[in-house]
Amino acid sequence: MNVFAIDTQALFALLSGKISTAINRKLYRNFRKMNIDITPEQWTVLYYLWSKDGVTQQELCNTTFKDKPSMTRLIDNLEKQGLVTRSSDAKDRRINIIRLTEKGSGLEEVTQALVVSTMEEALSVLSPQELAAAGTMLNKVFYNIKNSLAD
Amino acid sequence: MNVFAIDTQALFALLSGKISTAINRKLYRNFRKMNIDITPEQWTVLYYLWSKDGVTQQELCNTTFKDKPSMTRLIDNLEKQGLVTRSSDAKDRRINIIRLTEKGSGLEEVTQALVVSTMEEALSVLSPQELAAAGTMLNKVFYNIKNSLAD
DNA sequence: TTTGTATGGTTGCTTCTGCAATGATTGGTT
DNA sequence: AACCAATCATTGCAGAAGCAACCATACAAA
Repeated sequence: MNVFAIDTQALFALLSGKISTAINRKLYRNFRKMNIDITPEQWTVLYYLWSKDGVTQQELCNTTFKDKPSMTRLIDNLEKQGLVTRSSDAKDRRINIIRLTEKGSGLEEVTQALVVSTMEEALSVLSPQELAAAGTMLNKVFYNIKNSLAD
Repeated sequence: MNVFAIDTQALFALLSGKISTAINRKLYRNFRKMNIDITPEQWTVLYYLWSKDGVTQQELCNTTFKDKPSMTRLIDNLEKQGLVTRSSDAKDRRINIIRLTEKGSGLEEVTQALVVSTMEEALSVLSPQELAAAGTMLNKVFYNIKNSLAD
């Protein structure tokens, strides 16, 4: 235990699961309430595609910080639901190009509004200053762990 | 988008998954490196039992913020590995009492050291002041979402 | 005593995740 | 041309989580 009296184990419990579980659960329910049949994980994939369509699975892995098998299956499901298409690149047939369908594009506005309002509700207990500080700190921590995982 | 220029969607991506995934993954690998065959989720259950042995599954659900089916299965696995025992209460046979085995108790010191060092590495990019602030903020956010889920 | 209700747990079904191992294709090297 | 290594993706296996539905037990009310 260190002198700063930060209980790192309690902080672990928090960082490692509880908050993300809670936010995901809340968002999932909000999606259902609006009859939107996607998961928060699927949303993170769509979110990237809305800003840049027609990318490889590998690129989606990198931006969403998921491994390749996870991405394969996420896209399986997105494809089943008719939200994206998977087609192999003509030049390099190892590569799959993922593209939004109309249905997939159509979800952008509704879901982004829901995500924003869900997050705003969750973060409403923080002041704008705290929010900014939290964002900065979380980013620092994330990049730190990310690099230490790469070893 | 609000005037404070906080990208709540990006913050969502971070809070909702990336950090917890990264920390869990790191800890999981650190456990393996030391030939400790438990998952971070199992650790959170054991962590509570080390402070208070012989509790109900429901109590474990509440403290770890998992639902009942999840706890049932976590304990199934802990039992399989001989780390806890499950026995029904004599007075109220609906209730299962979960108790640590010797093997389960024996993991306390090694694993806590690993969790602390893993977290310290992850959080090393924050100053003690930031760390304290982060802990406070995350707690606020967690209790806020938790309550809004109860509706 | 019977009925109804609340509580503690489990099971079924689906999605997501991780690691390890494997397939497919490409491109460089000899 | 043949081989090797690197890259992109998939499959297998197992742990974890959510929701919904269900079983078992306890307890209170009628």
